[in-house]
Amino acid sequence: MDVAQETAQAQIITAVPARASRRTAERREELLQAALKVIRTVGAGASMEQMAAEAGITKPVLYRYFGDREGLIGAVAGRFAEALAERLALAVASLVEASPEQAIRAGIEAYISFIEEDPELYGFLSQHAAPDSAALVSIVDRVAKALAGLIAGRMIEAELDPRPATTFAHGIVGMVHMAGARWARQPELPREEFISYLVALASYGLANGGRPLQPEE
Amino acid sequence: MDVAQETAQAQIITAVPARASRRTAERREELLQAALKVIRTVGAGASMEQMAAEAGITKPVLYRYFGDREGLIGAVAGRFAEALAERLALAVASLVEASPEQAIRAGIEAYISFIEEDPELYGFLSQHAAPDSAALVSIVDRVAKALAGLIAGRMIEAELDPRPATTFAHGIVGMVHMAGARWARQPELPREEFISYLVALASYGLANGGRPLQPEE
DNA sequence: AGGTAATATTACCCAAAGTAACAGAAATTG
DNA sequence: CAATTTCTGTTACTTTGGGTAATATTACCT
Repeated sequence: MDVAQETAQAQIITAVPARASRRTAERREELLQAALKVIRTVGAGASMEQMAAEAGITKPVLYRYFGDREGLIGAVAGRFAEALAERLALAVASLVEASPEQAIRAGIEAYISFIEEDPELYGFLSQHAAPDSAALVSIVDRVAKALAGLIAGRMIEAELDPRPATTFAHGIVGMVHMAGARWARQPELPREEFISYLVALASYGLANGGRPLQPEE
Repeated sequence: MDVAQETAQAQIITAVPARASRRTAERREELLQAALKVIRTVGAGASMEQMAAEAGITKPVLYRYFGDREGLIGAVAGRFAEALAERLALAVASLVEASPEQAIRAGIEAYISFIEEDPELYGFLSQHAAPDSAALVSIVDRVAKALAGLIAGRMIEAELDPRPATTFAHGIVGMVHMAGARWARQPELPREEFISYLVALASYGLANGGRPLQPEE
């Protein structure tokens, strides 16, 4: 297309000042990065004005790109959820041949590590994470969906009915999320110990205290 | 002043309906009830002004009694947590002799019923329920603490190490909370089915797809 | 009755979300 | 190249809601 060519040319010209004209998506990405930076710095209280300032612009621009605060948070959450889901899938998928417990451990380990790497961002998202808010819905749904797929796969493989997979997935995400939040708040247990308890609970449930049935005795 | 006189008279009249002078704790209770009423009516967006208006007073009074918004929310959350913990303890305690699975089912059933009875309030609390917010900390800690006690008791009885009890308790609360929120949002499953999946997960874990090891086969 | 402690009100501040109106650069077109 | 439209940005405002200072009123106590 002609238009495409001319556009490309124009972009080469103004490409030097780097901050001038670009495609919308790229600009949006820049603004998102700036917002992330602010959130990581000042924490969950980050205001629209601060995020705009970090990007070197003013509020109305931000609002043009993201609609409203919910939109921005949603974009941040989406980004976060994407990365987390990917990492989870990777961690678990690399263990297709492993036992369920090993896969569960890998997933929980990945989840906890991930939020440890970005505590401010995680705190920000949790804070704006009402059950009815777009932010948490998107992040949990995203992660849980990925997880549900993994679980359903294994269940089918084991010739079990996969219908509970979605409920299981949300339950497990909530379990790790809540216990993780409490552990981050009051780390009374060493990390390894905490994680093994979580793995035990997720793998074998409460009924026998987190152990497979018929223990060594 | 005419107005003053009329006002005074009106107050003498309205003194009878119990809304005049009382001890601080009782007054606080009244204000709390008014706040609850507003929350249940208008939902999670309830403002301090609305709650004050419902109680027939103005904002500063509310602030005197509760310090700030967090304080009010904390009081509401505390009230809620108290009732919920009590109900859980009751439901589970009545089944001391029952199997773990039956006790777990009773607890989950009680939890879900409880939040179903007061969805607006639950939504309000969840909304203001950042991991670092006083509200959720108080409510989760309260409920989880009660649960941890129950779990620890059973584990000791079964001669298992009770150290994981606290982690288990937070995990289970998070599991039921998150899965419940999703189910309330999108009730694709019949209630009974949803609950039995939760019970399965909480009781026997993911490793064998929510079933005790060595099933009927 | 007169003084003091509660109890409540009015009228304000402040921060932050969100928006209307306007300004300058850049691409588009005759 | 000049005129126009479009894109990107700004200033300055409105609104809402949490929080508070100064002040008035009521109740209590001796």
